Amino acid sequence: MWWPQHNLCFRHPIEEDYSSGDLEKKVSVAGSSTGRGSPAVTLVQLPSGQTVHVQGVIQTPQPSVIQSPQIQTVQVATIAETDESAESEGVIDSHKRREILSRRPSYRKILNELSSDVPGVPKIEEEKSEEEGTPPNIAAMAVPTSIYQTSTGQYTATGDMPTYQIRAPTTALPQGVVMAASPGSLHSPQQLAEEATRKRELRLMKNREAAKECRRRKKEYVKCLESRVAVLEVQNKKLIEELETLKDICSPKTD
DNA sequence: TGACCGACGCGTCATCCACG
DNA sequence: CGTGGATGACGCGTCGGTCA
Repeated sequence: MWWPQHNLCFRHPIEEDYSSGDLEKKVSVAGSSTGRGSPAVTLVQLPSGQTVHVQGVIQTPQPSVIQSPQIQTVQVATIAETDESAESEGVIDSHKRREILSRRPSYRKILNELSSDVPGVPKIEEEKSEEEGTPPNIAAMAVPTSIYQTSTGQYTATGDMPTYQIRAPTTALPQGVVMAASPGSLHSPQQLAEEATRKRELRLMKNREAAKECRRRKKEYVKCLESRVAVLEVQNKKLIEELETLKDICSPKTD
């Protein structure tokens, strides 16, 4: 379970959608690390089947891979228990559930926090102009080249982590959405109603785009976590092997 | 072949939160 | 403090896989 907040502690039924077993099982590791001392190049296979060459080793001490640095885990778990008991009584309604489960920190925020802790985790960049190049601080992890095309812009991920570029909206509004008239020019209730409708349509349209973008970022975030898990698994395996080797060397010979 | 299921994407609403 | 962007929650439709 990847959820940044109540991972490992609690899974609410309504989160089933996002807890696809696929995500938890698809990451496989090729494990072709180079020898000791040399810069490790790790071949990691992502769920999509793509292989990722990961350079460098994440060395910063860190909590569990799937644990968020947020402290809310305990809080949410506690609340969740009351939630479950309430549910068993059949009292809880959707509104309550919303209140209880609402608001987790944004993926961008979480990822950026992770990246500040761990050099190997790239940041989800703020929206950039097309002219800007790839920032130097995201060169630690290689991700297959891909291009995301959204209605608001083209997202390119070339080599390293996805750095996405958003074109300035060339067409201000789609057909059917008319720019609002200035408030001073509104007179009749009908005009006011039309204005309200326009505003609503505009808001819905923007939210539609925002939701798409949010989902894209969410996927990116999950991919990033998967990559990180894969890297750490390789690392872990390597360390275990190293430990065994050292044990062999240090143990008194019996024969 | 139709029923069923899980995954996925989308649109919308509600809410949080940063910013001016 | 109002506003707008970000995002969780929810419901719905679609698609592909599986099974009787």
